[in-house]
Amino acid sequence: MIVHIDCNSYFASCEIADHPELADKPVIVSSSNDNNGGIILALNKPAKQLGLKRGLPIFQAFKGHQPDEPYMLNGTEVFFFEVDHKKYGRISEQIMSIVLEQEIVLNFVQYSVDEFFGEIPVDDDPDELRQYIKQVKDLIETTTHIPVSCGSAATYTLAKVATHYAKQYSGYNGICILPEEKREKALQLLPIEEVWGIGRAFRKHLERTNIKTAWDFIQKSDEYILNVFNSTAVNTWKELRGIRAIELKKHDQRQSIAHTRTLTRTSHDLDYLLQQLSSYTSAAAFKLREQHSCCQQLTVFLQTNRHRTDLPQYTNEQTHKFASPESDSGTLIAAAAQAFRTIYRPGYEIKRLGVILDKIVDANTMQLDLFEDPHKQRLRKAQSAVDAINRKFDRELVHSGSFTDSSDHNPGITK
DNA sequence: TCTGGGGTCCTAGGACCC
DNA sequence: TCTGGGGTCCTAGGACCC
Repeated sequence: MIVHIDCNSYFASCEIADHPELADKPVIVSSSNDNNGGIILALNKPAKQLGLKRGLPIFQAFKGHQPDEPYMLNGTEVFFFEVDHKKYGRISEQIMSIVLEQEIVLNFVQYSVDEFFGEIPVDDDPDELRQYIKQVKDLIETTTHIPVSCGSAATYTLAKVATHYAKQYSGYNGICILPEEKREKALQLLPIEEVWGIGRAFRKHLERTNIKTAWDFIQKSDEYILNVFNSTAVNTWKELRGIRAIELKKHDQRQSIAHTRTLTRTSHDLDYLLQQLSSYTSAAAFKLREQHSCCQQLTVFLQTNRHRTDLPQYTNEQTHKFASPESDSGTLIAAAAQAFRTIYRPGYEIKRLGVILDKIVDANTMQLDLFEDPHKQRLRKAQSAVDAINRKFDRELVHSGSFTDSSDHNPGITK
């Protein structure tokens, strides 16, 4: 049986784990603390009960909030945390390692920062299965203080369905096992849009054909499904019928690395934008080197504020392909800056920009270039030294120079 | 005034080949 | 100038996920 483990209100739970006294108080995690400019990314149950929702902009949720004042709603204080992805990543790794150590779950893989899948070699004994899952769940919760919900079924998609019910009904105590005999009822009660893999576009199509529940969907014949849908939907259809059709690949290296930000204030100043871009590129390049990779492609993009319909809108992107795989910050920053200049247009207020590193290859298996520039070799050594310092201090103490001078297209590591 | 930041996979169609 | 009938590989963009 497949088991799916999903952390409850993950970001909020991570903050509460650090501040246990807030367990019963409303807690929200926001994308940014700057000028109330963020949105709610995660919230615990007491915060939901106040009517707050994921995705709600802070300035709308707390109208008239002043800096340095507590966040209040209907006379209740809401405890506010700025998102801390590093922290959540660390806790996630901790969960990964304690479950692996336990050796109850086989083929245990991390699906996202707060979700895991694995297999438990028990087929026909729900009680035994439940005991195993409870053991894993208890271990995670006592060690990390992060509450989790678990679902188990014959396929990945059905296991996610089970977790959905584990969260929905408190009577399950966070564990829902969905054996074959309960599948029909579970799918009849499940709106199609709740199914993993069915997004907005599919949903519209399915509604036109009067498919409202997961059960309606799997009543369609395989002939119909194969003709009308692509392989993703066909796999979902199979999995809901109890046939394994999805394989989760283990990626030890990311295939793309992005660093993008929404600016607190818009800007049309090329120098300022390049300076931001340079720091994003540097961060992305560091991640790239940390996973011992090089990239063969870099894309930069910029966007105006799409919410400001009164202002002229502009969005564009540019991709640079490297002749050979690269990971040096200076090289990547130079390429990013050059690409950015080709899409930058004066007069537009830029709200969002970023860089994406793509076509990633392993640094160790890269072909050795016999004629590599000695300058490049020195650069690589310097880069390693810089990384070691920054790793030690857990922040960018030393970084590559940014482009404020348009004549400078080939910076080394400055300071 | 203030609206996130990442990822993966699939596929149609273009470029190129014989 | 006109002309067939295949292949493969690559890529941008869409759809989905958290």
